[in-house]
Amino acid sequence: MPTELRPSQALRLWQDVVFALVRDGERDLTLRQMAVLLTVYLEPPPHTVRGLAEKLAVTKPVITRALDTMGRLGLVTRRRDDADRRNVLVHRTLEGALAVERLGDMIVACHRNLPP
Amino acid sequence: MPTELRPSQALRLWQDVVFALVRDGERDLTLRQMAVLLTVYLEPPPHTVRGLAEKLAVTKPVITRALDTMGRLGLVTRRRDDADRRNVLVHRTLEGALAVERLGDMIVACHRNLPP
DNA sequence: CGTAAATAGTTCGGTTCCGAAACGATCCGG
DNA sequence: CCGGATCGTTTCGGAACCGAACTATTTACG
Repeated sequence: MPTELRPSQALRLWQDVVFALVRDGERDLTLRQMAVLLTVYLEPPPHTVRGLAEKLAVTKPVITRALDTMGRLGLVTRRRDDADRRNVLVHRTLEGALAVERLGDMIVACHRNLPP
Repeated sequence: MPTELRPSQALRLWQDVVFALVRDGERDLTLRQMAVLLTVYLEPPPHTVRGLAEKLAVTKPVITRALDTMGRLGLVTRRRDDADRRNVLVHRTLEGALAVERLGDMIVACHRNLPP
């Protein structure tokens, strides 16, 4: 575990990251959409609409629409589960993995530039 | 400066914070609104609409609307600048300061719970 | 079988947000 | 004093998002 982070440093880090996301003005992902993206890429599969909705405590249409948007951006794909054809499994994409990786690097960079 | 943060830890931290904001988030602030809030509370005053718009690289109506929303939530107040009555100065509120403080504590808590 | 449960998606009305342009108020230089 | 510049807000049409309710498909099980 890294050394303790002071609240002022935490806020500065959060501000820097939010700032970079707003300024680079990339496709403006909602906090909810970002939560879905990170869950898909950081938690072990499989990921279903139902499971994501429960985990985030939001309704199913929220997940469906988030997946629509992210699918349009090429960040995830959907495929029906052959074992239980009611389910839809969310799969990662190369582009999505790269986007998440860039986000991680950006957070690290902001963290490294924190004042002492 | 804290010790180095690995990308996987950075992403986990970001996920945890976003997750907490989404779940507890009755007040669903946009990334842009959060950037405005943090700028007002972390950068030295005075804060004008024009200055915030330039800093965030967004249009002025975005700032006006963000201030509308945050004003409704009691997170900031607006007051005309007596020195130059074209300007509107954004002021902090007790409630806003508490909200930012809670956010900082929450980030620290997420950071503390990071796996090694 | 056949009915009930589960799952994802869609529809509906309403709210919020967006950028561009227009607007009103205010300052400033000549 | 006044015409131009500056500043914040409002307006406008369009887009995205929301929750609740509903639909369609598939599975579970009596």
